[in-house]
Amino acid sequence: MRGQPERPTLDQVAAHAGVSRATVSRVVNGSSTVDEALATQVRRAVTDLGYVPNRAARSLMTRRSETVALVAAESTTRVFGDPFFAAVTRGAGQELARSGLHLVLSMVQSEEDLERLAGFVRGGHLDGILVISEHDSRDVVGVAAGSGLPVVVGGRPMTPHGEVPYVDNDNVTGGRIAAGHLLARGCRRVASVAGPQDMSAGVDRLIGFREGLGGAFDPDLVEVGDFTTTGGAAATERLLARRPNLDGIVVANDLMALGALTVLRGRGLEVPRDVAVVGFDDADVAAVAAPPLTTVRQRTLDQGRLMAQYLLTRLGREVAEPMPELHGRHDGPGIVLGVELVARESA
Amino acid sequence: MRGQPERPTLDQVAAHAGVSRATVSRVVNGSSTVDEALATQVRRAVTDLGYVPNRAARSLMTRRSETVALVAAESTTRVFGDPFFAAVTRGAGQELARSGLHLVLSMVQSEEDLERLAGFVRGGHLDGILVISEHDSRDVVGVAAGSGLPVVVGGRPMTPHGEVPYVDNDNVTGGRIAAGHLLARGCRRVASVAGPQDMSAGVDRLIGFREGLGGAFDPDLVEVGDFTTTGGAAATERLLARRPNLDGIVVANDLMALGALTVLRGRGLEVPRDVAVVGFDDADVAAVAAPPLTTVRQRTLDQGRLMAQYLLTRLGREVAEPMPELHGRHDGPGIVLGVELVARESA
DNA sequence: TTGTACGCGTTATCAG
DNA sequence: CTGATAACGCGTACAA
Repeated sequence: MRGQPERPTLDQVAAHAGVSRATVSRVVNGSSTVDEALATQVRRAVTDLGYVPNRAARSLMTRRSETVALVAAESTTRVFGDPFFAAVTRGAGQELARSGLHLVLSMVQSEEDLERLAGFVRGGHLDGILVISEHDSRDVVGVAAGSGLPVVVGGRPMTPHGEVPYVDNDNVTGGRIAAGHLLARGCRRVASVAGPQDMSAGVDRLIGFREGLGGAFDPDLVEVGDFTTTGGAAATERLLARRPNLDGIVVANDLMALGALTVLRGRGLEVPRDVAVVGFDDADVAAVAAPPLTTVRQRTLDQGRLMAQYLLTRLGREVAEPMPELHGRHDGPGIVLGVELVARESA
Repeated sequence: MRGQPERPTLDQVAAHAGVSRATVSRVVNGSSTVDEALATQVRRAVTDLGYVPNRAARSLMTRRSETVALVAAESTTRVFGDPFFAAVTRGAGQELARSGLHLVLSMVQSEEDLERLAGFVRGGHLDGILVISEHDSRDVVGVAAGSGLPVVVGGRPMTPHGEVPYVDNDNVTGGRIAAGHLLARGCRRVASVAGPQDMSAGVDRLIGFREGLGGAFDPDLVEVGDFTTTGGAAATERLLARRPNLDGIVVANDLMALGALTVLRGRGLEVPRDVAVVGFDDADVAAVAAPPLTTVRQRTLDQGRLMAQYLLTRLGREVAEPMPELHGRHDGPGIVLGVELVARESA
């Protein structure tokens, strides 16, 4: 019903400045081959009339859309429960806005959504794609990579499509220092609540747990949860049924750790005196848990920023304030961000 | 650098089908005045060649962008700490995607961001604007409303600009039933931790507390927090310093209620035996708090959906599955969603 | 009902 | 370094 507000066209600016359209275009697009006197004259006309280029017309010519999609391949519940999504969105949006690119959100939760995405991509109004691949989203990455557009994935893809670049947190190291922290604290019988094994974050953190525990690692003391609080509670119940005297638990994310705390409290076990617990993520809830949760902090905001910067370079665009990790040496297509332990009271 | 993938143009489809461009256009856009034989012929050519309309060219003609912005006028911390933002985004995105509209995210946290938004709006590549106005964001709503584009605000705006339509939760009723719940439970000395008074949610919930407590309301037992956990803890400290024997607290959101629980526990007060606590939001953390938090649930996902539907109607577009609230009777420009008490252990 | 011809606002190409 | 002029892909009066 409503259309765009009226605004001056290139021709009107040209008329106002007494030059040709081409010259105005050159000035607007920062072409260096223009006389300084004319340039200022044009610039004045531009601010005078409040000229803003028509993106549709420009896009029609350049065949670029100045638009990037952020695709979240995840169920509503998980996307919502996890601050990960919001942080990455914010970081990427911030970085893209700085370069004048639009960010459109697309959540894929069903086969129908995937069809819609494919059509959208084929519609050709995307310059690049960011994928948050929290679990095995082969289809999404496949569709994205198959489009021929530059793609950057958040989190190591489970199934590599060619050499799709990605930005991940160092989940293995994180798992290792979490487990190591419990050992250093004197825990002897340490159990693990792992994340879903169809997600690289779940797989990699478990690898870290195993490495960190070394000889103390007991394959029988591993239970898999689904990254939700209730899932973490259930996994903890199963562990306690099998080893009532365990004295430490490494948990693959904070929400599941919260569930573990609830179960332990319910059994009259005191944390950390009887059982020490370490989470992962440093989600907001970690600090306000009872007791406050020792956890592994990851740089999710930076992850979003870096994904965007990575994509920008692949689009051949200049990055305003490149993060050091962007040009640092990294093997293959992946950039991995460091993590750190945040010691609180639970371990 | 990379452009759009190659795909057929209208002319190529026309040639393939042996008709004119105009006919193809009519079929694609669902014009009824076309012979059925030709129509199927065209449709076949379309699927044959995998034709997808060029959005830029179409936008250039129609002067519509098929794009809606969701503007969040909030600080990073608050946006992230609150599941509100994610839920509204998800709901709105879902509804807009169904109508083939794009959703672009824009977060305004500084004057500079506001300038960017203004330029973006003037750029003319938006058909409508959704604003999440968590606190007094007069500027954002002003910019949006001043653009001449249809605007729908999430949450009652603090300063009405003309008759800007909005979708809100029934914060007053929510506050009332929260307070009433404590009274019914037998609490006599009930304190309130209110939200920021530059946000309509903060103001309205306090009004509800006052109404719900009736004669038991004591203006001296009100402290204002900033919707964060630490803010809630500080407010609770102040209240306890003034009335050590209070036996109930209504808190304007769950994060602050978590802070209250921590303080109470630290003082050796048991919840709900010594002091009962009611929160607001039914955030994820409410269920896993110690003890699980009795709270007021609001329909944030529906709020996002309804905002989008409301905007769609104002854009003159058909809404696929309109929510009953969309066409229900409502005074003025606002639609208010109902809330409900979720009784858990804290009260 | 169908086809023709033009214009939307911009960038790219080529003379001058 | 500047200025005409031709596309880009689509919608739409207007004519047939």
